[in-house]
Amino acid sequence: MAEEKDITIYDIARHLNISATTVSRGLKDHPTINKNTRKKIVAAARELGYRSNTFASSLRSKRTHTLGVIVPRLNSYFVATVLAGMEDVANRERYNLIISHSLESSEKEIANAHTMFNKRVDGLLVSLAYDTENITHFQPFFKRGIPVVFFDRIYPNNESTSIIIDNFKAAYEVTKHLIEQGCRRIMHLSGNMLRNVYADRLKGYKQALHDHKIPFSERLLYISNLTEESGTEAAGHILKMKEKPDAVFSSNDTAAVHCMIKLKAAGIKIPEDIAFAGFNNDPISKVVEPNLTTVNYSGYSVGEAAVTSLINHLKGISSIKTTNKVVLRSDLIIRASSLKNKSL
Amino acid sequence: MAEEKDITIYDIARHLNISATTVSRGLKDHPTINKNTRKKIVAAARELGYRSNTFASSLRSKRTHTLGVIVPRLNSYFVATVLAGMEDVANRERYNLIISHSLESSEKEIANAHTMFNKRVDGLLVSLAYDTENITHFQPFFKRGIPVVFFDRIYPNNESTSIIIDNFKAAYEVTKHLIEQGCRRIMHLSGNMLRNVYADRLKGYKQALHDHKIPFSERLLYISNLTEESGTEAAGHILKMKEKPDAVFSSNDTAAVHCMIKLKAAGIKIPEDIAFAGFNNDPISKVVEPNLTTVNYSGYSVGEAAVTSLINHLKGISSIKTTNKVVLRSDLIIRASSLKNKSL
DNA sequence: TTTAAAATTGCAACCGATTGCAATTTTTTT
DNA sequence: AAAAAAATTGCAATCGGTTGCAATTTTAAA
Repeated sequence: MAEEKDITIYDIARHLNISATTVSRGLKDHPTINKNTRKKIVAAARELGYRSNTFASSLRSKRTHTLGVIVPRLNSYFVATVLAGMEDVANRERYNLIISHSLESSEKEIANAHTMFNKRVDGLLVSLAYDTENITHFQPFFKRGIPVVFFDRIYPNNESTSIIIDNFKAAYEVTKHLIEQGCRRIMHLSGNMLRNVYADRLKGYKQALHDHKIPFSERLLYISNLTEESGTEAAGHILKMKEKPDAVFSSNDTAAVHCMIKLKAAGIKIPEDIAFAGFNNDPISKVVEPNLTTVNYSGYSVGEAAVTSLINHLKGISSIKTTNKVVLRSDLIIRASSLKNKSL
Repeated sequence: MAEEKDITIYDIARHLNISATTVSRGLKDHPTINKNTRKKIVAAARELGYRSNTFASSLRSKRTHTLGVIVPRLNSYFVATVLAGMEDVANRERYNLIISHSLESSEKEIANAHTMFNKRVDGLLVSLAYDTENITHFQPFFKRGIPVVFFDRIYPNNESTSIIIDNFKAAYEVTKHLIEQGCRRIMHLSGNMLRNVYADRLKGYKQALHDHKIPFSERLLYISNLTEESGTEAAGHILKMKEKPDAVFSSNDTAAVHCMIKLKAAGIKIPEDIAFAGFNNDPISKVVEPNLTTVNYSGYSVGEAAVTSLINHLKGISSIKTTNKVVLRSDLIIRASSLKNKSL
């Protein structure tokens, strides 16, 4: 039988014949409260079925114990794993998450940022939308000293903390691998250069070509938004090329997979005619045939690192200045789609 | 240049030389406020950069304008689409969403319910975890009259509103389709019978068999949690059967796809040796070869319907008693994995 | 046993919006 | 022009914790 009326600290205070102040402090880990008193308070709270009123608390303390999260999209395996990692750490630290998605649109991202600001989150976690050009919409947070942590899709040269992987290195390795398989005309499917992930991967790709004395050609660079449709369109484009590539390195698995499907339907053999590599290790990379070579990195770790870093800022353990970039590891996963010499 | 200090209704009141009460009412759509005054108030609010303090508001009004969402998992395409639908409606109605996932564990679901209760959400949206046996953890909500809407994974015979599809009918049609393709030994991969979705689909499957005079066999029923691993294990199981099935109808696409992959690797031809059908129309169903026949239903609509229904309750437009079940449409999508006679 | 220092506890103001009820102003009716 | 009805506006209490500072109690030092 649950109580119909809400129990407040005043009820507990009356019950124990002490002041509400002491109850309030006893319920937290306030250092000046006698441990015996604290024990009684906690016991009484449980007994009476007390639940703290976060509004009263937030109103006075101006802290919400809530973190805002803005992701480009929810329906992506990578994002979902990131969120899982965030949730776990936040939960452990008794923070709550408010999640919103920009649907890859800068406009909606701006609206989300406003909402988060109005919700007075204690901190913000952001992975930028596809076409976001600047971060003036986070200015209100910066002004107020509300920490903002960027992850994966970060904003370059920003004061805020960033959680990323070494996209340059990962892309370099993918490209190097394809070259070692004997590929020379490696096409690269990339995204908007505004986004560090795509820009850095392109640089890694170019560097690998350069280091192996393969000239970079604009014709082998196909920029799109890397959706399913773009993958299919890229395939259409390839089919029309007179000098076809002998490999495709896509900056995500979705585009890679749908490009493969269309090419296969057109009779092209993978990897014999065209080798393939993607990025993200999405579940579909293990379903497509042949299985897709890709870069794996743990979304879960990204989420964990982002929230941990943010909460540390809030706790004052680390200042925004000290840690301002966390680089997580990534691994090249070689699968059949890029193995020209099957002997391996 | 953003203001450093927060503007309150008192600042607006002083600025316009009226009372805070009037400002408060003017900012809402309170009927007793002169429209001219209201206009001035809104203008001043904008000019001064006012943002409402939801804590003060919630503290007094005891309404949070926040809806809690508990889903089994975030990293599922279906769930992500549901959330997108929810977000859109909630946003339009100026409600906020707090999302959490149970990771298919009843224990975590209970913890989440507690959190939501303590966060004092105005309403709750729930899709049950894999092994939840009862809903006593939602009792506090029922007691307080906080509306709870179940979607997809609902709790049978419950007073709350439920948003579902006709799982029985959908499964019936899948099974009927397989039978029409000439299959007679149709294996069914199912999940925990506690969940309506699996129980109802099993019933539809059985009914279709019965209507076509095919006896149901326990041996052709494989119950698991329908993960990738379960799909693979199911394949292992099938490979060991002396009398193999000539079709597999899986209650989700994930298990179906991974079952197919393992069977294909073992040399079994799909659909010639074994036809396949799944459920959910997950993106992987269009990647696997052959493409998977499946049941499509709009997660987006489920999300929309759930939030709409919940908000209507909150607005008092509909009582919990009136609408208590919304059944959305679903469609059988026939693809190559189940087409024995390619002529179609 | 005093006195000083440290540990506990409580007072009272405060956070910012909401709301019942009374007061005032405006409009309508007589 | 006076009275009654309707429309607006404001007073003041309230929601439930939090916190600076003072007061009281306990413990340690002299």
